[in-house]
Amino acid sequence: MKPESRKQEIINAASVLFKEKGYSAVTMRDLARAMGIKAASLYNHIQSKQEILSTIIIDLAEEFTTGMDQIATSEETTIQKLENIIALHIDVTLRNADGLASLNNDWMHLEEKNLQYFEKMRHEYEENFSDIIRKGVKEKEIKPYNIDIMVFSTLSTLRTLYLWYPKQGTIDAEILKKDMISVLLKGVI
Amino acid sequence: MKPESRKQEIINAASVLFKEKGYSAVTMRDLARAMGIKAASLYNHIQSKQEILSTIIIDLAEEFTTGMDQIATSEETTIQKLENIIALHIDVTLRNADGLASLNNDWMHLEEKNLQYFEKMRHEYEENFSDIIRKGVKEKEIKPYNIDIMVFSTLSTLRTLYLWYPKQGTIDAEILKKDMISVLLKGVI
DNA sequence: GTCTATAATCAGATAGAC
DNA sequence: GTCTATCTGATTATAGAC
Repeated sequence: MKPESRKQEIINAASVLFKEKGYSAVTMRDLARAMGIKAASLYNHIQSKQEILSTIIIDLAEEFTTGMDQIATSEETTIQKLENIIALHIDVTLRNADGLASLNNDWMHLEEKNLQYFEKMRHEYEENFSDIIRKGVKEKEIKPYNIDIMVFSTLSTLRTLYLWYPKQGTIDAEILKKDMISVLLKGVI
Repeated sequence: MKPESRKQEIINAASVLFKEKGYSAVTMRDLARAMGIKAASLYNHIQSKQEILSTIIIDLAEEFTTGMDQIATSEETTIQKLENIIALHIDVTLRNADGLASLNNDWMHLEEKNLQYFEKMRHEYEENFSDIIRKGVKEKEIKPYNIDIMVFSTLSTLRTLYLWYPKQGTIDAEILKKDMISVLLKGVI
């Protein structure tokens, strides 16, 4: 284990608590207790509770943005792109499942500037996803169902992975990737 | 429109606010403002903020429990049962999308007794779902992928419908049902 | 880097008038 | 059924000692 900065330790502890109760229900006293210090001491390392939230969410959103941009601009087939998107979500989930809870459930508590930045990234991510599916339908790689339903269905499963994966440690990441690709793309029947 | 009780009006207004910001971030003053009255006046109709949350969540959880029990004990094929589960989620979502936000994101703020009751219902729902898939695999109606992945994948899409469906009013409920069944069961490629 | 003490504000909820 | 006024305790954050 590399030595983590005190700030990063606080952010990690906060991610766990935010996942359990949500940003608004976690107090600075709760966070301090989890760190074994007093609430006032937290402010030597972070500027505000809001800073913790925005760090968690914006870092993750930028990871997804970077990953999606690479996938979207590549020269691969639609199906390969979808496989890469699934792999991206699984990789991020394995690395930071706790933080993903805030990304999914507490983004609306970001303040003005970061909220706009986040919503812009999320919108572009969804647009990229839709474009990939649309191109796949056009080129007959994907079935001609409603585009929004296919995007929503796939994305909602990938976005909720953080809730489910930590609960069962038995599945290897590579097997998960393989089975997830099969289930999401080829269905269960 | 049938005349709603003042209590039900409060619960409906609360569902909308809880969906937007989460239970913990919504104050009784916020709720009163949405109703056009003062916070103290709310207490003539409800006992506590907690009572509002538990009413929203428990009513919905019981709807799902009743629906799933009927589906699970029926004599239909696995695929018909899965189609009925998808239809159940779509029906409940059309009727009360706002309340489903609390069911999904704020159940952890239920107090002791209702929390246990909710978790019991949720566990039994997931067990019923798993049993249906498992039987389907055994009888070769369903592909032999990892059971948990298939359950999680389907359920996470259905549980997140409340976020997505209200955002686009163009899709008819019956078409949504049909396409959702296709996408979830037969895949996109 | 952590502490105690405290400021300033806001939370859920109640009492009692109208 | 709604109001004003208020209680009690919790909240984020700061100041300054060690």
